[in-house]
Formats: sequence, C-alpha cells, structure tokens
Amino acid sequence: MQTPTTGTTNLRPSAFERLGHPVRRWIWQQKWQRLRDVQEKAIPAILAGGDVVVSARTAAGKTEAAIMPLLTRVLDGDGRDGFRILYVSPLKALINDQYRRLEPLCEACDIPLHKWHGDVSADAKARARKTPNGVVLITPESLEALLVRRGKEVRFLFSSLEAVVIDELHALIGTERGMQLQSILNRIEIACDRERIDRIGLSATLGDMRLAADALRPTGGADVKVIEGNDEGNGLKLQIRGYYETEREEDDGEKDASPDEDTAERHGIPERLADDLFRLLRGHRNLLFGGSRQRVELYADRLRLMCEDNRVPNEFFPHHGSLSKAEREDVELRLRDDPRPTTAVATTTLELGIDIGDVESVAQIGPGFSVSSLRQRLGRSGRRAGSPAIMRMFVIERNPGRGQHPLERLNLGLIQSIAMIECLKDGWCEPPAPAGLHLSTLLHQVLALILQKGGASPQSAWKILCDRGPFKRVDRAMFADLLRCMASAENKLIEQSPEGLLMIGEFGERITEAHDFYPVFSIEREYRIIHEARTLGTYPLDSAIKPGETLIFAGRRWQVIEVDDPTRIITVKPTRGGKPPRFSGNGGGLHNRIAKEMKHVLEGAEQFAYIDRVAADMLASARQCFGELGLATRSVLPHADGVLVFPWIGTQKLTTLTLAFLARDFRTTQFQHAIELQDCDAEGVGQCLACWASGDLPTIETMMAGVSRPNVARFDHHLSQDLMTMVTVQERLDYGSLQEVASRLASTTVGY
DNA sequence: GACCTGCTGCGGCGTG
Repeated sequence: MQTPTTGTTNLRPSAFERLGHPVRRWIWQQKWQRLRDVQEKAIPAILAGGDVVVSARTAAGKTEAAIMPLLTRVLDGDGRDGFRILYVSPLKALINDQYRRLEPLCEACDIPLHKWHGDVSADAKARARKTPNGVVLITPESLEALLVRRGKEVRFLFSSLEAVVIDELHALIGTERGMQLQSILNRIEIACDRERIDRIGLSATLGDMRLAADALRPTGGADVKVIEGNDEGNGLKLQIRGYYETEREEDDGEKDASPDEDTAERHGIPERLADDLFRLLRGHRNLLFGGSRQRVELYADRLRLMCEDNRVPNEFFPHHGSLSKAEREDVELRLRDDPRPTTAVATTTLELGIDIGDVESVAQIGPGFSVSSLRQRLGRSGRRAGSPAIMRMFVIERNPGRGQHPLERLNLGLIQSIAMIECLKDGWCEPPAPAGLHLSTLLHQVLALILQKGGASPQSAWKILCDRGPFKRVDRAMFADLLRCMASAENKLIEQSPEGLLMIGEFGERITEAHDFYPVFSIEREYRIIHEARTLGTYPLDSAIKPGETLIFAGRRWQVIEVDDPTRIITVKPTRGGKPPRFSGNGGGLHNRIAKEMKHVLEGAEQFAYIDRVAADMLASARQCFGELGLATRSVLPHADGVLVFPWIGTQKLTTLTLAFLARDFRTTQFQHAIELQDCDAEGVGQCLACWASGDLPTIETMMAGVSRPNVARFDHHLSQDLMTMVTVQERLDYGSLQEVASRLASTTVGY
C-alpha cells in the first residue's frame, strides 16, 4: 500500500486538493484510499458557496461531504467571532454520534466543536454562548429555545455563520417540525440582516430532488444546487414469503388463561412463521421490523422463548420509542460493537441514521406503509463489499376458505407487498408532502417571535413569518384571522399593547413559560414502568392498567405490582404470564400510486420470481377472486345488505370519498383499500356517484361534520372551526379529487 | 391499521 505522505494516493486531485491543509492531513491519517463519490461532487459545490442539497444513502459519508469544505471555508476566513457552522440534527442520538465522529477532524483544524441539546449541561451551553465560535451541533428545539430565551444575543451568536447544515432533511420535509425549522432559520437570517445564510441539506435520495430543494429554501428552491451520490450498491436480494394465519378460537377473551398458555400464538404469530424467523435470523446480524410497538414486543418475546426452548443464548431484542434510552442503547451497542449475532426487533426507531453498523439482512412483518421507508430499511444492509442487501417480507393472510368476505379473499396484504416491491424496482418512492397551511405551527411561531423580539406588530409578524418566511400559503387576511383567534376571550394567547404591538396574553404565558413550549409536535402523557429502580420504558396513560395484570414489555414478561397515579409510575416484577401492551397511534396514509399498482397486480397474469410458493398460491387465489367478482370492470359490488366500493386510490382520496358518503347519510365503514356501505344497493350508490360526477358535490362544511378527530397537530385545539376546516381540507383531504374519482367510479358501476 | 422526534430558568441546598 502506498504511504499517504508520498502524495501518490488514488485521491482525485480536483476535490481533495482544494480542501484546507489540516483537513487533507486528517484524511491521510484516516488512510482513506479515495473520497466517496458524493464527497467528490459536494466539495467543489459547497466551496463555491450557495445552497446545496447533498443526497446519498445512509452512511455514504454525507456528513463529511458537507463538513470538510465548510471547515475549509472557515480556515480560509478571517477568524471572526461567533458560531461559524450550525449543524441541525433531528435526534439527540445523532448529535452524539456526529460529535464522536467530527471531534478528531475539528481538533485537527483547531476549530471548536460544541454539542447543544437537552442532555448537555447548562454550564457547557453558557460557556459556548459567552465565546461563540466554531461548529455547533444542535436540535431544532434547542435552537428555538435559544432564540426565544436569548433573543437579544441572536446577532452576536449567528452573524458570522458560514452555513447551516440540515441533517436528515428528508425526515423533516412536509412536517410541522420541518416548518418550524425553516421558520427558525429565516428568523435568524432576518435578525442578523443577512440576505441568505448558505444552507446545506443532507438527504436520502428522493424520487424528485427538486422538492427537497424547495424545502431547503422555500423562497428560492430553483437556485439550490442538487448533488446526488452515485449509489452503486452490491445488488439486492428480495423475497416475499406467505403465511396463513393460525386458526383461533373466536371467543378466547375472558376464559381463565393459564400462565403457561402461549400468548404469542393467541395473538396470531403462525407457528411456521415463528419457526422460519428463528431458523433464518438466528446466528446472524439482522433487523426485524415489526410494524408496531405491540408487534415488536410479541415477536421479540416469542423468539426469546424459542431460544430458551432450544437452550441457546437469547439474541432477539426489542427496540422502540416507548423503551427507555438505556434499554435501547444496550441493543444499539450490541449491534454495533458486539461480535455476537443479534437481531433487533424494531419499529421505525432504527430507520434513521443512528450508527448501528452494517447488518446482514433486513426482515419485515407485513408490507409496511411506504416505499420510501422500505428503501431506507434496505439501506441498512448490504454495505460490505460483495454482500448484497437482503430483504425478506413476511406476509400473513387468512386461511384459504375461511372468511368469505371479499376483502379477505383478495389477500390485499400480499398484493400491497408485491405492489410496493414493484414500485421500488421502478425506482419510485413517495414524494414528500407538499407544504400545507400548518396553522398550528404558525400559531407557535407567532408566540416564539413575540418572545424573541419582546413584541411585534401584526404587519411585521406577517412579513417575517409568511411573506419572507415558510408560511407562504397564509395571506394577510388569513393571518389576521389567526391573530384574532389567538386573542379571543377563549384563547387569550396574545393581546395588543396600546402602541399596537402584539404581546403574550394571560393564557399564552402558561404555554410559553412551560418547559415543553419548544417542540411543535404533540406529546402523550405516559406512565414510567420501573423494575428494581431501573426504568424499562413508558406506557400511554389512556390505556387503563391495574395491579395484578400481566404484560409483555422490553422483551420480557412482567406482573404489575403497583400503579401510582400522582407520580405516574408503574412498578413491575418478572412473571411467566403476560399479554402484549397496548399502544395508541394515529395512523397514516398509503400513496395513490401503490393502490393503482395493486389493481394492476390483480388484473395481470405476471408471475413474480421473488415470491415463495405459499405467496404464489395466495396471489393465484386473489386473482381468481378478483376475476369472479368482476372487479376489473366494476368498482361497486353488492355485498350482504349493502355494497363494497373498490376505488383503488390512496388514503387521502379514500378518506375524502368516505366523508362524502357520510355526508349523504350512508352507513359507511372505511377500510384501507375499500369502503363498505350498509343498508343500501348499488343503484342508489350509482346515482349518488353520478350526481357527484356531474359536479353536484357535498359541501365542505357537511363533509367536515363527519370528521371525528380533526385536531391532529399540537395547537389545533386553539384554532377556530373555520381555520380548522381550512387546514383539514388543504392538508388532510383531497376535496379536489372527489369529482374525478366519482366520475371514474360511476362509469364502472354496472348492474343496476 | 403506525411510527418517530424534543425541553429553560431559577431557587434552594450542599460542598470545596
């Protein structure tokens, strides 16, 4: 091997030689043979200045691709006071990872590196604030807190910024938290009188990178340079495996369940599936995505028991958001540093960029909800040279012959899995959600801006947040409505001073003085589960639990000893019985394209090489059922005392259609892929659809009456009904699609 | 029929 100091490395000169001397020396010390593709491309782009999106898969070296040229810019600069690089990351765990990785590099450049989040001591933050310099790794919430509590210092701290880096940009696009961060960055630019502070977004590869560019710079996405890393990869091995659900007693509810009864079996893990998981995963390093916290616990428990039965050490460990940090870190460390084979049974917690090294295979129960998360998960395996990424999807369907309901005979879980793999193979994935009104977060930003500036006029608040800021879709009139709503006797969030300045109102003070003012996402109140002074994790408050009850948690079985309501603590001891914990969730949506692809799979005759024999069997019977029901040519199907509607559209459009039926007083049940209407016939439904197709639609107001839980975002409950209707219609429904969907359905409603 | 994320300031006390 060539010694680095001879200067005869394989590093291409263009990018490498333009880096600052200390950075190059650090690269030599790392003994890198060459820069990664994404680094080669990003370095000149970032050195040139301006906004840049850098996209590549996880662990492709994006962080260094951004930081190396930025450190070079700082080294070439004039050594001004103030923070020079702001690196915003959505997770504390990521910041701790990045800090470990960047510390030697920054040290080599003699540039200070600070981490700044809720677990960092107030003392360290105070020191960094007093003599600001170098690089700060920070969360959006800590940045918000800094602006709100130290509004007068913003100029001093941030005027000399070279650039802001936004890590995991794709995870923030279209979310309330993403809107908040955009708004914060804009507020910093305005407070520092800087036209633009360069923004560098680090993102997974998306279908349409221009959307990421728009998210990075809402006021000028067209000027953003987009760098895409070349993703050679080592190939991909895919398999879909089908399983029939175990037959179950219909009424096994309150029978005196003996503690020895196999809980997992009763909760629907087929025997053959458990055996296959055990056989395929044991002895290797894997991720098994369960889909929900409850299923994660069930599968981890079942696989651990199988280890016990086989007298081998357990190597299956649960990982999800309700487990304590310590429990989760044990699993992460074991995956990253321990040579013993390990399978983490996880929810989406292990999807983001936390450093767990390379795994041999990824497994998933069911199809999941999006192609983009599928892609993200795949990126966790197959990073070592010569080893392909391995993904196995385990799909459970009802037994053949059981359940004559068309929704079961169509094996839609399997069909969705195939449709999603087909989309993945096409290179498609869900685009990020387009920016909505986000009035909940705008309400929060009005409060934050008032605190930062010690008061603001309505005009300047609108200019800063909406005109120059990210809340582009809110015009002056709607902003005035929002302010009136915030000032109403009911809310009292703000009031106006005699000089016309907006100030924090009586109830607003309670919100802004609480320590949880900074995050914009909603939070559940939860109990802590404690065993012998160790916190195992948290349990949602809304699910009642009593002493004596048993539960499965953190991959083991427990009995509740005591529930203390004032301190919200549940004390437990180990036991043999146990039922899975209940967690509550909100549910999300399936993209339109996947629903369309599902119909395509059912209509066609294509055989898929990546599905096993049972799955092929399920596909064949689903296609037979699809043919028998005539679903290729009709969408409205008489069934029992009503009809089934199969529109093959995504969740947002399906929900809109459901609300329209409800507005016409149909007894309506929405499933993931269909709508069931009871006590009616195809003729009546057909007439209704024809009526909508002609443009005679139910009003938004009547449809909104059917929305059971319109309040989703953190401050939604402060919005007036009118404002809430606008948010729901623009962000959560697709009213505009209703006429087109109805006319397509009406034309395929035959037989009446 | 789901998942995930985050947190300041200040008073009071003990210790070097």
